[in-house]
Amino acid sequence: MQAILRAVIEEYVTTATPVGSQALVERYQLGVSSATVRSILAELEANGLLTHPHTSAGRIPTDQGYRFYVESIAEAVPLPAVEQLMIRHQFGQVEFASEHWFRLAATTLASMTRSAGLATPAKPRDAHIRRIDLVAINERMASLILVLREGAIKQALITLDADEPIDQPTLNAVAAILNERLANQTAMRAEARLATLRDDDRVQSLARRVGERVVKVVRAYDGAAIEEVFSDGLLNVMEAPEFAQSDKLRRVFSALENRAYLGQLVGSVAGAGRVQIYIGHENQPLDMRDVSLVLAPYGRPGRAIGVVGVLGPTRMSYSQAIGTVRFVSGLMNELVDHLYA
Amino acid sequence: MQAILRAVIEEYVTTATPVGSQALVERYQLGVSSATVRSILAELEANGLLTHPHTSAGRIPTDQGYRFYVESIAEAVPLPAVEQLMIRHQFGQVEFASEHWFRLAATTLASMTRSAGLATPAKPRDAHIRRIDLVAINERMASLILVLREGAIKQALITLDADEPIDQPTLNAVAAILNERLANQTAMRAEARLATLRDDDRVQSLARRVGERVVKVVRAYDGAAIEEVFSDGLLNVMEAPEFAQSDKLRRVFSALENRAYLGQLVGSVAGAGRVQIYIGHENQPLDMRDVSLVLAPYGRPGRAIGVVGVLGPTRMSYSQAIGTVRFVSGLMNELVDHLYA
DNA sequence: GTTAGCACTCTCCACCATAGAGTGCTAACC
DNA sequence: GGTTAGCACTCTATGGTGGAGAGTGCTAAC
Repeated sequence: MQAILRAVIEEYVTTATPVGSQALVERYQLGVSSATVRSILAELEANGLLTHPHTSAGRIPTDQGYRFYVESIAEAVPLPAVEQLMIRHQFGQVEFASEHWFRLAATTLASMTRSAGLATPAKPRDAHIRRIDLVAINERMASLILVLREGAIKQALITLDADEPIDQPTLNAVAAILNERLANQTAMRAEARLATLRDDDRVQSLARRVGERVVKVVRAYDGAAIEEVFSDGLLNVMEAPEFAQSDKLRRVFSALENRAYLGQLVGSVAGAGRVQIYIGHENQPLDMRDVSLVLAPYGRPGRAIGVVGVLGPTRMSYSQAIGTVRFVSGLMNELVDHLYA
Repeated sequence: MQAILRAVIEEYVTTATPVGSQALVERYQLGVSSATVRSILAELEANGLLTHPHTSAGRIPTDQGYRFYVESIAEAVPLPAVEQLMIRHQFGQVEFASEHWFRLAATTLASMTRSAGLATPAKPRDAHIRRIDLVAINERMASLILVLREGAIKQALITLDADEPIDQPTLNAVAAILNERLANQTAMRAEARLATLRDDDRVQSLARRVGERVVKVVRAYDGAAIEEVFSDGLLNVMEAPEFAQSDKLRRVFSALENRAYLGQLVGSVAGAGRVQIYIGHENQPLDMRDVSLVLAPYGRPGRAIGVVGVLGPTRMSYSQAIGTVRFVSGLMNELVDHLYA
């Protein structure tokens, strides 16, 4: 029974055509005849794990079938050692900056699984201010550059309606005050420290105003969901035969553009702590009904967390995908550890 | 003759079906009968401006036909005042940071022209170092943050194989030296100034090593082609009926992924100084043969230049596209001027 | 519980006929 | 000479038909 479901799924995953009882007995050592297989297939269909495109066609797995498969039957296939080595090598080659790692992760996942690879940068929970810089643009505007201890850099334009025009030396003084008081602080503590600034001194009053903006930027960053999802290899997915009709193809594409939903998924994966799988109709958005996602978090819970994973047709090799995603997330763990140690 | 070509193109652009002589006399005041139109159509076809999908079908423009049209017949249709106002309003709304402008430009172009909108950030010619920051990551690694006067921020990881472990105070001292010597310098001048650093002093020697890296990063940035092309609204293009077959659809998609070629085009547009149009087969890459681009530079020649434009099917409304692209590039000009004034 | 046999159903493909759109050509017209 | 009406011709698109083939579900026997 499970053996047959497994055989159907694995056959369908490779051939992409509905699989009949005959093909099963020919290609798998099931030890029974096609007639027996047929009755079992009928049973699996009654349980909602398989369907029929039409009467005289073979069976294809339903989303429920895949769900049962990944939970009870499939074992993660670990990535072959050779490829593990190759990937490690690639990560070693790349410019040693976390900015590049998550992109490389997506690219790697894409080429290893022949699906679309997804990855987000590692995002800290409560960011710490590292350094504040102010650069004059003109007499009333300045560029605020905010470096966070966790590696992210935020930039904002500030308009200062001061009575007198602002020059760079003033800005430097303001920045010095802010750096002294806010360095290594979270948004909350930074806010408290701003309260001690006096309003009757021009520079201090400017510093307070800029400081409030800084806190706002940090807060926005803390509060923001992981929004930046980098993807690569969408073309792999588009080549799958199930997307031969152009409307389905369009749907896949708009699925990947659906950053809102991806962001939401990424959020729950980050919370879950291990590989999560979302299959076809389990995704609410209609665009997503034809695709599955295999996602895993990486990083250090409570400090910085990101997500890597793949997006492919529901007919994907889940065992392989899980193994590969698991490996890449582990690798990213190591890298983050190395960086934050 | 030109009136007929114009009618064919404008009709085809709106209907997306081959246009016959009868349809032309019905819908356009040409003052002649369908028979006359037919003979003119035959002539236009002999000149290579029109084709036939098959004998009993109407005419469709060739890429040459479009080329002739945009050069000799079409006038740019300026964007209606209402929409100009709306767009200005949107640009006013957005967080006042150039980072967001070019994305908004792409989005705006996409929705206005119902094609894919493209935009690159404004890239300076010879970047000036504004500020250098060093943040310790661990005993051997530091994060280099480099703020350029032109607004860009570059980040790199540095590994310092110093004899003794590196701490943040040391890095601060190094950064102070570098800021003092390199601020407001271009890569070339910065390099010269580094030469005066002495090797026998530990901090100065570190500063020299970091400084060399800084110069390298700035050089890389100066030398890089405009590489970051942001695009939006690809879905608009994918909905065009000419991309109903999924292989064509895939090609459009991979066209937009073809960053190398886009970068190259962007480069020549930046040099050209005005709206440039690339129609279908005029693009070398096969992926690009079904699409046209209307691109325009923005910014200040010699200081900072970026590109905005649209990518759509060859069957696009060039007049409208040119008008819209021209308006948006003009708007971006104003914004850049305002910022760099 | 398993199996062989068989009728049945449905898709896929090739083939064909027809309607319709649009052309090119010719001969007449101003 | 340019323009026009008329007409035969060509090609596509559409829809219907009829096997061939795949695969099922059922039944009866083991």
